[in-house]
Amino acid sequence: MSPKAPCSPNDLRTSRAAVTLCGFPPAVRSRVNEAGDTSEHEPRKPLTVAGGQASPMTNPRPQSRREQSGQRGRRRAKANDRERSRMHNLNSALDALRTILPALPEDAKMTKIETLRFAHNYIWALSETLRMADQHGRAPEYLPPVGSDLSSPTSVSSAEWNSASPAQAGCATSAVCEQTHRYTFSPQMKWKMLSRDPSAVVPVTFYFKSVCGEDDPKNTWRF
DNA sequence: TAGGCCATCTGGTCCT
DNA sequence: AGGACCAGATGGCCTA
Repeated sequence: MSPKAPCSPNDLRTSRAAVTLCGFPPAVRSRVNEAGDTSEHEPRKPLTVAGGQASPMTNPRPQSRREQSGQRGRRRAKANDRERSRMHNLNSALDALRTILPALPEDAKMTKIETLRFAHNYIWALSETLRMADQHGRAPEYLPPVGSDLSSPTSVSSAEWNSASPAQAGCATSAVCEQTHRYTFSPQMKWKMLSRDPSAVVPVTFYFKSVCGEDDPKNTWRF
């Protein structure tokens, strides 16, 4: 899915959200529900009345809207275009955010509020995981290899979701990370990530699974 | 059919 | 003055 309103350096007042997320890497994984879905933010046809395509008979509002004439009408139409563009930028930023959040392959696209809650809890869980790592006094070893990009998780097949536990992965406490950044992410974890309460996300269950060879110390770090 | 989610329009407010 | 931002209103689409 490509943003309909890409960030432009010339757009000095592009929506803050869009500007903030411009630096995000392109999506690494594909999501079933997003594949080929390019019409999602396709601008709708301009409406003759506010809020939809209902006939004037069903619209209780006066006919002032688009039918406003003269300079006032032109200003309003211009403002509507800007507002539409602003919302498209906001949606593009949300899309960018969705692409860096882990998701189950069969997942439906997260709604806006789910995306925000998920991101909030995801950041919290990552922070807690790092904090726990620090408590083990081995923080430097947990840093990702140079050039790696933890912000671009890839999706894994359904069969992999529950294929590993911290114990199975050989980590006594909480996490195993590796260079490809593929990790297990259970449906239960997803549910917790959507919780209003970030404490529902237990950082010790948020661990990374090595898939490119745990034997290679260059690619694997754990805590 | 009700409810959730969304896009759009709109007028008000604040900022540059 | 004009643009950005915001929240309310409205109707379309989809799903349980």
